[in-house]
Amino acid sequence: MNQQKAHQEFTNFLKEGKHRVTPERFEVLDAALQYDGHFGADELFVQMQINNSNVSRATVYNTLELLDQSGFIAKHNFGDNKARYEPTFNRKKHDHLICVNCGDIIEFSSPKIQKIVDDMCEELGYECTGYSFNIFGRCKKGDSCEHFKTVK
Amino acid sequence: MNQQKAHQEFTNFLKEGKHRVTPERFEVLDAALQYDGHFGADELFVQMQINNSNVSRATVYNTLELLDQSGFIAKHNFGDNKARYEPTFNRKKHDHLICVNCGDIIEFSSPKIQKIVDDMCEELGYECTGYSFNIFGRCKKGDSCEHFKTVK
DNA sequence: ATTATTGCAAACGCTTTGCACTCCC
DNA sequence: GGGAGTGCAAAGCGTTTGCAATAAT
Repeated sequence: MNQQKAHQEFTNFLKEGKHRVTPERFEVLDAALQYDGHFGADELFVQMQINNSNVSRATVYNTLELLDQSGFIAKHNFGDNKARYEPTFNRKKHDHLICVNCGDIIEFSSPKIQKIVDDMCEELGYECTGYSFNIFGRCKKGDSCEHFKTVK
Repeated sequence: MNQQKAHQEFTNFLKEGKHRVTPERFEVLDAALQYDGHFGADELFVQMQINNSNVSRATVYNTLELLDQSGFIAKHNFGDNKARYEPTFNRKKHDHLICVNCGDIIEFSSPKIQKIVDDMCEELGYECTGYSFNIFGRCKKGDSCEHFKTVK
């Protein structure tokens, strides 16, 4: 398992940024990396509590911010005014297509996008720090997909 | 002025969707179209109150939804968990580059993006309803841009 | 020792909801 | 007249904050 590797890299990140290395931060890191798909901050907090963790809500939120900055997870916004995260450690970068009917999320890779982003930043004189690209559409499930479900 | 044209088109939209044509909805439409840049729902509500409108908060929120659906305005999410709107009536489609330092928003056009969106929907078997594309970066204002301001 | 980090609970801001009243159709 | 739409206020929800206690450096 590469949990050890993740811990090592996160430790490096924390030290470089003059942040303290605390057990709570590793608890959040481990819990976050266990997700296959997307999760919300509060969802993660609740899940950790179920698993008998004592890490507080505030610490979960704070640490997610650090994990986003360090590249272990990515923070998304699928248009529902709620931050969603997903592990990116050792995973391929991708963007999302969200079904406006059923909330299903499809991942796709878009090599062309990164170039557009870089070109645009270059042209406008910005130092790029990231981008967000979401497509919204209706899938073809028909009747089985009529009602909007909460986005996972 | 094309306010009349906007009223006419909005009326058509409402009737086609079996929605009722109410004076409140036109008040919101007019107020929204007066913005040059982006605005928040509550911001619009407050502005309307200052202008002695009696339209309620609930109606403002509801109508913004209709205006988004009908294409008079576009709903954005710049990563701060807050919906932002901007008029699109008779304006050119564009995407946004947001400065993570000062919150400034630059608009840019990306003809290539729409093609990528269409191709991807085609490939994945989705009926496209829209997309969201935001680039985040740091502008080069130096010291005058050190502190993050609230996104306008 | 110093001070960043934590836990707790309360506050916050944007958005949605419930209900009685209104007025478009 | 029926029911979509409205106004009002309160509740909802994810997130942030203040502060005293704790623990990493």
